[in-house]
Amino acid sequence: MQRDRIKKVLAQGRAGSQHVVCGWVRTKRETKGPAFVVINDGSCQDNLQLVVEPDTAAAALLPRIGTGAALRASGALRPSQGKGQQWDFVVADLEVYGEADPAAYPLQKKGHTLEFLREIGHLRPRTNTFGAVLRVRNALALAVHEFFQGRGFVWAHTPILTGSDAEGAGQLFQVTTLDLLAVPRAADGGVDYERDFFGRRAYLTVSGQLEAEFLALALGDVYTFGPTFRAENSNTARHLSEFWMIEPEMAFADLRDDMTLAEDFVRHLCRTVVERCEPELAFLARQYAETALPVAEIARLADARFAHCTYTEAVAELERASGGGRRFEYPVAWGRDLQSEHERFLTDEVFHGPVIVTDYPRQIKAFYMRSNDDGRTVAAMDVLVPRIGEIIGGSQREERLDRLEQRMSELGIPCEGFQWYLDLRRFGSAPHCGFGLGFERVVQYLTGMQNIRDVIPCPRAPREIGI
RNA sequence: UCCUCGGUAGCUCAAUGGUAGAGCAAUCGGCUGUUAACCGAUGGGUUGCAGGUUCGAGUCCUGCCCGGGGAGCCA
Repeated sequence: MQRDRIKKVLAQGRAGSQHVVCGWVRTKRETKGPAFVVINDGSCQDNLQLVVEPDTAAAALLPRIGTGAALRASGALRPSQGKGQQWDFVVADLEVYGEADPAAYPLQKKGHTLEFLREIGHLRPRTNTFGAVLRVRNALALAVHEFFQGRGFVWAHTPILTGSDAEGAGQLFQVTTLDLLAVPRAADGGVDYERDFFGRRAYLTVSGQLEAEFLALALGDVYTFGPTFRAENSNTARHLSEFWMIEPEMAFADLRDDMTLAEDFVRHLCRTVVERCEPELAFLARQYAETALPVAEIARLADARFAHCTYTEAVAELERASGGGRRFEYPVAWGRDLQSEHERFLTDEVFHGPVIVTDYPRQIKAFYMRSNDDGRTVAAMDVLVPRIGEIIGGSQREERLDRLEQRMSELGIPCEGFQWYLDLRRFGSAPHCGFGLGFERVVQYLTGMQNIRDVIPCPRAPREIGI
């Protein structure tokens, strides 16, 4: 079946050019003269207005065509006599593939709430909003690969099933093929995992970072881009149980290099989306004016330097504000982690945009982060953006074997299972660093979607696993 | 998991403890190169579920389920 996508028809068509188009009906308006059937095929934000002249074979099909029906139309482009669109598509031949009973089809011409659309996840991609979000998501996914491939990074496929259970990145989903109604018992009364599929406990990955480290310490620069799973009972507008994460890891690089990479990366994503998704961004900025960034603002971010400050400076700034009468629900003190309200204060009121906070106290950060010479802080960095908060978390990794072992023992992390990780420090250790970026949070930030469930086709969250 | 607000027609929402309503959608008719079209008519409800108080509960009380917002955990 040959068809032209509407995106191409609208971009390249000329008056009189012949096309076959397919799509789903958004609205139908019948008049005494022609009928107007507006269709969208998902290829772009714009719809195509079909004009069906009266007393034609196509007109006889109009009673079967309601909002949501799938059609194929052949015909020709003509400058529109009406307002609201540049082109009309004059139908010569029409075929109805699938009707949509108007009394039962849930999507109406009028807008729906995002909460209602979440209940019909299989139909919401047919709306303007989700079409826009999913096309932006796609453009961003391609931009991720273009950015890293253009810099010589190797895309590393780290595992989804893992035997590692102590990365400290969050609660794990356990994977098993054991019969839960007849669990085999070991001598000590516990579960006999010898008889489970892998002969030991297994989980879904919470991060590909540790694997990315051994790959970076062989290939130089690598990145992961794939699904990640966290079993935390988080019920917020910015957490998912299954989300996509991007984790670059660079050998022979320090925290400065890491920050530069993170900044260049976010800028690249902004630039790409402005270049390739202008209609989508413009639609979202119009439809969600209170929350979405104007296109011009995203374009500005693509060229802007991010603000930088150390954790210690950030705390000083917050304490100064606190002393000046600014109220915070949570107290500010060196050694405590920054709360959401503190991050928001920094991005919205101090720096008025994205900011990279570095050198956090060691006690609030993970064991693998490299100790700074001051003995109190580690070479960590978080990229904070307005409204979303943390979008990237990264660090230089501890490459010194004695320091890493000491830190693990301080935190009571057993060495079994981590010998391979320590091996990387025994054999040809080198400075290296990386970060993790939550893909959905970037999509959220750039589309203006308030709830992370609205930037992924099938959101997974506690008590939420539908289609 | 905690705090908070909510759940009434297909959707968005009204309704002092006293006969459950509107707009949109749907159906039918009218009008029209229309465009969130417009005008008229019609149909549509176990008020989230289960108890309780009361002469009487959408409304008050208890428990549960579901959703929004905020928080913690994080990306």
